[in-house]
Amino acid sequence: MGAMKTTSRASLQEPLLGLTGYVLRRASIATLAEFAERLAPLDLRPVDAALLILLDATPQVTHSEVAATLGLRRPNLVPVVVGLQKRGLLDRKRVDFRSEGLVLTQQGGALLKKVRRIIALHEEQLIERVPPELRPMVLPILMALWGHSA
Amino acid sequence: MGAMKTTSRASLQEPLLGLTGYVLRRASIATLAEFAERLAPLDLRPVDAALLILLDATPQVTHSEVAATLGLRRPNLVPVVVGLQKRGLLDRKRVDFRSEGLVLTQQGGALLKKVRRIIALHEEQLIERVPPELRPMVLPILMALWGHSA
DNA sequence: TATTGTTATACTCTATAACTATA
DNA sequence: TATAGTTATAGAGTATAACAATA
Repeated sequence: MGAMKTTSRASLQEPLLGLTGYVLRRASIATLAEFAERLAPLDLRPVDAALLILLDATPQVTHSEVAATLGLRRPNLVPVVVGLQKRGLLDRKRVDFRSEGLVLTQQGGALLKKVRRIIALHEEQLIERVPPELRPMVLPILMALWGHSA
Repeated sequence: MGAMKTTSRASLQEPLLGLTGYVLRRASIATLAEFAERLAPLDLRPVDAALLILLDATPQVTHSEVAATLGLRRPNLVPVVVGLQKRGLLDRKRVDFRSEGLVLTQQGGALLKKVRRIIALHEEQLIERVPPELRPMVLPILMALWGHSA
């Protein structure tokens, strides 16, 4: 114990801490890891949680719509949907002859409740790190950096 | 042309756009992709640029220090260093018998100048998306979300 | 011709275990 | 024993091309 830390040189990363892009990425990586850890007990990943929320908000949403909304490529969405379907959390309903809508099952709805509690906790933990007077600016700033119109 | 977009359902992702964690991640992904695109003409990735900047700010920095600073695992840093060394951008100088410091070569310093210009442009582009009155809060908010003390 | 869901596949990034050599 | 650098390798996540079915 009390091992000598040779990694003790101070202010090593100063030149990067002033860069918005760098700090944005580090913040994203750190908070996503925390979120994933909170979701792990439900055997869900962040992408699964996002899909469940999307399905609940927009029943009968199609693969293509989900992929476009979440910024995923269609091929990469397939195993996500298959995985959740195998667990009985979502179901497919044919919309027309070439596309099918995804809907939450009752079981999926039940799990979603737990997911929402975890998300609420996570969001609370995030915002609490920010000084109170800056909190109203968090989402507007992130949306702006994203370049998202709405 | 004018193909019917079936992905036209409005406000599909509303439930996610209110989540700090989600928007943080989307913003990070989007801006990192832009940065990578700007760096590509120099045949560098974001991690290469970060390493060059770190080496310039802290000559003789060791592998372990770099890895800890940039949030990388030591094994994953090896090919990064090897790649830049093969291109003559950095060199190794033995510090003691078991660790070696990394230093920029003259060629590395020359390339770093171009990197700095790209970073400046990128940072400018990022901050310009944010309404002027919110700009001073960007870095403090991101640092807070990261949970970074300084 | 264009779109939806899909398969196969490859590439990048990240993670772990374990080795060596030094102390 | 503990640390620095390394090797090998495995696992995510993400990317493209191309197919069948349908319009």
